[in-house]
Amino acid sequence: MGETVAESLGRVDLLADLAPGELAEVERACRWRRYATQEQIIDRQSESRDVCFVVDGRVRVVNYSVSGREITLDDVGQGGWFGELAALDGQPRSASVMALAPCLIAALPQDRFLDLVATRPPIAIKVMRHLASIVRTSTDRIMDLSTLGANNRVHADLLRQASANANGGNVAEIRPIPVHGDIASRVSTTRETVARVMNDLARQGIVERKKNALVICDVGRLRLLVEDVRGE
Amino acid sequence: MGETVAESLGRVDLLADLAPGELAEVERACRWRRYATQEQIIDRQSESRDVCFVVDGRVRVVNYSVSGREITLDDVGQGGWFGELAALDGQPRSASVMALAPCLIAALPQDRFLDLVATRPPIAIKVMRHLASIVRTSTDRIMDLSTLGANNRVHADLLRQASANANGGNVAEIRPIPVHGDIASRVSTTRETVARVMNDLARQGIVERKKNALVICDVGRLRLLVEDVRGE
DNA sequence: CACGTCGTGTGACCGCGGTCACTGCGGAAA
DNA sequence: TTTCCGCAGTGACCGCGGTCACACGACGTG
Repeated sequence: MGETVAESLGRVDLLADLAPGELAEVERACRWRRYATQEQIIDRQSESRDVCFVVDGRVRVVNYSVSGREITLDDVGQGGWFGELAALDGQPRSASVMALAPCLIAALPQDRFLDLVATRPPIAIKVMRHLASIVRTSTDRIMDLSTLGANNRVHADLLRQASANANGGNVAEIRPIPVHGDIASRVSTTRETVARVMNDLARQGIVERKKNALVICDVGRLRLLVEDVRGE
Repeated sequence: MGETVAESLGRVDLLADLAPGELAEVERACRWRRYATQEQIIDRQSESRDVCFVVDGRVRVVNYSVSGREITLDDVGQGGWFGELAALDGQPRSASVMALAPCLIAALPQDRFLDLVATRPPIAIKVMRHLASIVRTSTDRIMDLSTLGANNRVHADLLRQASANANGGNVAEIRPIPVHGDIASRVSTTRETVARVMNDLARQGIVERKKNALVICDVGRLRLLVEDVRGE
């Protein structure tokens, strides 16, 4: 508890191949700040333009419908970054960002960031690849929302989680146990629907809820559920 | 009819600030090809990695659910480009692309493209900005799909079209008249729903169907329809 | 002209899933 | 222990909108 993490950008992938001296200079150019769990880091529509590095902790990129419904767009952990959109195009922020855990964030001013991408091709490439991966997951999600029903979207989300923790086998463990509301906000449905789907799956012996982990007993069957209905 | 367009990349925004000699070299590096209306230019999941420039014509980026349902992701016209994702990250193509009209397409091999973005910062910046704009529209669409009902999504789409042709006033014209099925595929609903919505709007005097243009008589009322329900 | 094609308009049906309103449980704080 | 409070589970209701099945008008072609 209370361990403070060093204010260093060494763990940030994007800056990995800067020379030590240059890295130090970037560190000095950043505004450093800690955030408590649940604290707002960026407000959608606000006018800041910095690029933020997650030196410690974990953050969530979200958006809210006016009715309060929360839509999770992405989670980013240690060594990741966010906020490039506004820095690149000068538009207001496209989404809000909040801390999922106590965080140490380094905010690099827009002009310094633009300088980096303009003078360091490897960094520019990394930014482009990162954006490309965001586009890919976004279009996947658009496809899911357009063609899958709510409960199949839950299946698909579980499958993604399972594949991420894939030990290769037909069994996977997801820990910590995801909170139903979180899944719901990722796949745009309700807490209740997620609960019903989870119980169906449990009854069919596809998942099992252990003390501190959710076990996918039969990844294959789960995959079938998703692929079968992905279009009929 | 039958007018052939010169095989020149002069109109492509991305390459605008290359020196004439360099541009000519890029032109030589491209595989040039014409496509007929409806012809497939890229197949989702295929293994090509070129970046394609739309020298003439217009193309549509689409995806199909296994049930045949067609989801429009984007349209790109003269001077635009597509296919950067696969070139950047080496993954299979994330979507299909088809010609909306007779097209002249220049396909630049992946390594030449990567060379360009690595050695020409202005080009790299343009690519990043382009990706950023795709991400922005994608997350907007995810929000629409998650929080709006089908008919409000149609309203939102009409509003976007109207704003694009905005003469500033409260009246806008969309021409040519959009085909209902096209709108449906952009906002992920059915032809029938679009037809019903359009008639509702016509009855309320918000839109009017002229001979060769769709007239939005009251952009303000339309905007209210969208914003009111954008969260209740 | 007749005919086919393509886009549009509309009614009827009905199932998915969002909403509401509870109950029940487990863990942390008091 | 008792008190909370956040999370999970479940039934009942019902409306949005997808699907199917038509009919109609416009336009181009043999």
